[in-house]
Amino acid sequence: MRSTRTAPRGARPTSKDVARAAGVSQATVSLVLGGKWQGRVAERTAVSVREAAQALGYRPNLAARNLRLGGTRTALLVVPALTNEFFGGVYTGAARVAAEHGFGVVLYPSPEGIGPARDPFDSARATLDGVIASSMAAEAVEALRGPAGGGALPLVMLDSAPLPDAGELTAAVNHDVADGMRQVVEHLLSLGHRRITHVAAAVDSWTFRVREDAFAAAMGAVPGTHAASEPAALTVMGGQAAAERALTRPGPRATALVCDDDILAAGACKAARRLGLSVPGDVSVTGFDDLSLATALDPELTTVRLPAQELGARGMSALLALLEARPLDEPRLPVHLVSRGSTAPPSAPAPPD
Amino acid sequence: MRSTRTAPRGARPTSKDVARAAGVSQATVSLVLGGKWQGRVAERTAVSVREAAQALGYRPNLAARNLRLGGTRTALLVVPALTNEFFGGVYTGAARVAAEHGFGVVLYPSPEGIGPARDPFDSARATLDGVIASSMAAEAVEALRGPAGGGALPLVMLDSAPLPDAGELTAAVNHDVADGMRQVVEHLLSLGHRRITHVAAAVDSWTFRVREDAFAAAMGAVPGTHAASEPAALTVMGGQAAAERALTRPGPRATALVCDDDILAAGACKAARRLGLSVPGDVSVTGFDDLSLATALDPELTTVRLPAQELGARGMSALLALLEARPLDEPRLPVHLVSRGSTAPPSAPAPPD
DNA sequence: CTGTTAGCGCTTTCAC
DNA sequence: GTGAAAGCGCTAACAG
Repeated sequence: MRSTRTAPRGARPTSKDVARAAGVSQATVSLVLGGKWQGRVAERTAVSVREAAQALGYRPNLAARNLRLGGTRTALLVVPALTNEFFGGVYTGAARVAAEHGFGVVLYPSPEGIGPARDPFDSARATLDGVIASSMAAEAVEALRGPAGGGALPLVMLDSAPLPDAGELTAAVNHDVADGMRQVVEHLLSLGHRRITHVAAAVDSWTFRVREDAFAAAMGAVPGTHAASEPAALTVMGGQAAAERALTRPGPRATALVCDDDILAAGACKAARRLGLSVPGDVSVTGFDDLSLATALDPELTTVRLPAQELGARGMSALLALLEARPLDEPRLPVHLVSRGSTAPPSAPAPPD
Repeated sequence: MRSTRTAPRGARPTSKDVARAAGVSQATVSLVLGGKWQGRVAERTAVSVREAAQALGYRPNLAARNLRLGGTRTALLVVPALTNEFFGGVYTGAARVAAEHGFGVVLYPSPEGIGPARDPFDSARATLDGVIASSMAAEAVEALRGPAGGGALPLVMLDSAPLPDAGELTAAVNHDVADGMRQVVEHLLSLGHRRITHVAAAVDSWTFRVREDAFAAAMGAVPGTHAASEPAALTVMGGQAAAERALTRPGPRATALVCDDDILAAGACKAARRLGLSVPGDVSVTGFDDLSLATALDPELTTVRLPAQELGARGMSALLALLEARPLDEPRLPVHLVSRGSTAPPSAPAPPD
């Protein structure tokens, strides 16, 4: 019973301690614990090594392993904010795929929102094998890769404009938000709406520019429709203020409000109700994202579901493909409309132009 | 111009490469870049080292640094889910304090919710200096520290029951949720409510047990009041179902619903409205947390604001204190009621007992 | 003031 | 089938 001698009591046991306890060499321990002992180490030896490791509560020192291996099997996921459950989904999806390949994911919520991000190497405190950036501005992400000269990291952009100087080490995966917007407009048109205002998030990012364009295109394609746009800060209050402006504007009132985000839609519903208008009786409202907020509201929101987990999963797959120099699969994810209580036919037929 | 020889083109430059480029030794590079060269290295030399590092795009290899230093200046923050913006606040607060002390924070969303967590060492892929666990069950967190024998990590529990076997390496920081619940009940009582139902989250965790007890105590202290309790799954639908049960129960109806969470309160509002009851005209509703959801609803929610960032910040401070063997400050954070539109005096005076 | 040296804990040839 | 030894990139003693 001299096993107390194996480690200087209180310190973390090392593989050397395990080796001593099991009466073998450090190399054998590494082989066994690394699972590469097929036909190199005797079964009996392997068992005793595992027992010793167990008894000592041995955990490999990852810093040492990473140093030796020259990689960390870790990806950094950069997101603009944690206040939105959408990014929780992205993380979950990415982490799942990563785990299947023995990778880990470290989350880095950029302190600057979607703007320029601080150096993640100072924050994540790990050496990284690659970066996944979700819903970030292209410029913001440039800094993340480090000076382009000295070993730039593989980068996957999610829900963003493709990088201007996309090299071989870059990939992009996006939701088909343009199609989502098209589905919203078609839904509203088929309900009979002709006068529709787009409550547009006043945020300069790819995803919102695409929504703007898709809205204009879908409305423009149908004669006899009236499209308008109202910018809104990306908050409940911002949506409320914008919807109020849209609904009190002189001239015939819009019968439907298409909002760039569920948050904005929540504000729009409040505005409508405060103006004595009922949703969806007097005005229909749609959102985007399908966060849990969409069903917390009353009436529940008709909205476009963006599969966040799927996006994260595909992002991680793309990063793995990049690392292994494999070809990438189709980077556009289909989305679909979820029809709920906040949309209905307009109360009166739209007046002829 | 033979500077191209400094690194084997394509590979990450090391401190050795920088040393060669600057014509000094590796040690000097380390000193200069580590900021510890005061009076040890000549100004001229320091400048040329920095220039060389810049030119090569040199980044220190963190794995090597960590290995050498035996620590990573990194804390792991374990949270039950990313779907709740509360934890975003906790992270932000913790990260801010960490940064002020040269620490980083890595987020680990436990895949099992508040239940037992998987080994974070396999996921975060970093060696860690300590763990902060927010709103996790005590048992769930035990596994995180690794086998208690082999070098247990310092641990700070946030928003949780104190650990049974709290050693010197453990601390706890909590919101004063009991006081928050007391404030809710007092608010309702002073409005004239006497028949109040607690819509209680059916989750076995410290924070909800405290709310239950505080509600019962606050109601029990005032004669002539009627307290009831209705368990609810922690979702909008769960809250809706529970509120519906509470409001359709035979006998005099409760005039106020005290919900354990804003999510539950959202469901309660839906239930009331579906029963033809107005909020707050016929029934008052309160929440807990003050998430952005609270102001997205209409009417806005009277709720208890829990300062999440402050909690995270204090948690990180506590961890730092633990690491430096310093004494800890008061671990209970004050909370306060935010009165909004979802509460009002009951429409008819409560019937005498 | 600057260089040499040792070693953090691990994996991986290469001998035996 | 197992052990000895080298070395990943960095920092901190200690010499010069």
